[in-house]
Amino acid sequence: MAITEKDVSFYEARARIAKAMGHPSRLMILDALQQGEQCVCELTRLVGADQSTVSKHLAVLKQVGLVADRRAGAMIYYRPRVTCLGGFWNCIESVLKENIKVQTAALGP
Amino acid sequence: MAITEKDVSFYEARARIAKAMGHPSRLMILDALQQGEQCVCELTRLVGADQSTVSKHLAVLKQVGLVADRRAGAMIYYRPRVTCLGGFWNCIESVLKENIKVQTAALGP
DNA sequence: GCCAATCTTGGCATTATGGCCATATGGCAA
DNA sequence: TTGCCATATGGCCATAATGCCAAGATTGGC
Repeated sequence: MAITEKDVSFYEARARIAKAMGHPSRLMILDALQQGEQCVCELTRLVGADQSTVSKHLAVLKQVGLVADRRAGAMIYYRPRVTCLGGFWNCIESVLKENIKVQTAALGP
Repeated sequence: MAITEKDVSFYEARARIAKAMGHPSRLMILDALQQGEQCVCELTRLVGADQSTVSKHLAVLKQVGLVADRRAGAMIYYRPRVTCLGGFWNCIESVLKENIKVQTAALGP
């Protein structure tokens, strides 16, 4: 098998993860969880959406394994399960900052 | 400003990038471009969808800055603009492999 | 100019996603 | 049990994403 010849299901699995990251509220949640686990109520305040909406966002993140949860009494605490995101976004944003410069220069005076 | 208190538009910008990555065909394209730039025709063969569909996928990737293009005669060659993806997916997949073990163990005999 | 090859864009139908409301579920305490 | 709090789920609707076909662009060769 050639190096790039991977099964479609391989990319589908990756796409599910990228898709789970593809919403501002979910990225905000992932970022907040870097500070440590938080209950749904806190995350709901943070995001500023309906509690049921946040719950569904959390279900999406949990389903792909980006977060895990733990029940403590009536509350459920979510925590990150992956530490790859910070470095990834740093890398992406440093490159895209360059792109903006390039594009701006390309417009010319 | 607290560490986690970032503007919504900050997360929207990230979400656009993650969304662009959130499709198997686009991930397949990004992976293939690691080998070097390729024309739309090659990528179309690779993905196995209509050529116009692949063109739209490429437009999505280009719009968020993940790829860049170059015209050479009638053909247009795309190349990656970011080198963050390989390491990211390695990290993600090594963690999720662990998760699967955990989940499997949790099901029990 | 004209044609063929390559790629992009518009249009349209189908499907998926996001959000709220209303309603369930689970846990704790009286 | 009853009541209450914290979360999850189902239903519904508006919106966005996907994919193909058909129709425009752009380039190179004749």
